[in-house]
Amino acid sequence: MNSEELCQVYRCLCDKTRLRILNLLSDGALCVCHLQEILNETQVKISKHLAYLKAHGLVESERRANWMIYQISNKTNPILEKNLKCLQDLVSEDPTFKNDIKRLHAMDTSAACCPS
Amino acid sequence: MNSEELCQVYRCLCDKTRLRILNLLSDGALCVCHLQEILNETQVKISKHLAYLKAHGLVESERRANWMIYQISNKTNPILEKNLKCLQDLVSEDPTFKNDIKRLHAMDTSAACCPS
DNA sequence: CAGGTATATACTTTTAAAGGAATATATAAT
DNA sequence: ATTATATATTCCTTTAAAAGTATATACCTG
Repeated sequence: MNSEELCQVYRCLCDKTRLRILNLLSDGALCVCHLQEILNETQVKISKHLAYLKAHGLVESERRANWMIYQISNKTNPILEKNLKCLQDLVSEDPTFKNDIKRLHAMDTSAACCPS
Repeated sequence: MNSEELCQVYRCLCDKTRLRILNLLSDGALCVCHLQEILNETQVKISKHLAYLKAHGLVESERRANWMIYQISNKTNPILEKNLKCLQDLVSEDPTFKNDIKRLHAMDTSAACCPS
């Protein structure tokens, strides 16, 4: 990884909505509609932030029927990995992250869009 | 640290000039003119990026006669610390960072502005 | 094929920040 | 006091990206 790529990773991380998305995806793959529901944000907003993360290689997506399932990229990225770990450490300190995870775990995962 | 503060740290890190500055300051305190010389950038540019880093608590400054000496903030910030460590790991991979450090070590530290 | 659902894209407006030029401030030296 | 040096600030222009509205696309169902 060079300095330009490093900057780009930080640009991906410097938006609260994207941090919330990455925090949730750290727990496992999710479809757009679930992210939308947990974050309580519009479809466009979520979709565009996911597109941004995907364009820069932080997440991957896969279609399952009508749904797009997003997950943290499989390509190893030490910087991303370390910062996702930091994020997890912060979950207990930050109400937004904490609540997001709470809502994630309370979510019904029997829906058709849910990765099995 | 909450999610807003976290975003702000990443905003500080998502500019190449600022990463280069932080990389150099990780090695020890430096005055503006030395940063300017090593990075080969204009005075305004360096000064403004330092102001940005200072405004968000990542660096501190101290006047010594005509010179302003900047250093990494003493306030502990786990996210910053971990990412500075990542930066150091990347020095060997990235030509810009590597060359900056090379120029830093080749620098004459007997000048009046140099922290003793 | 028609209609519905999930998601993406295009277009527009607004905002943050980068960079340059000029100027201001602080200290030192004479 | 005047001048020089180091650094900061202001003003301006340009660019990236955020958010909203509307529309398009992809897939499924009947």
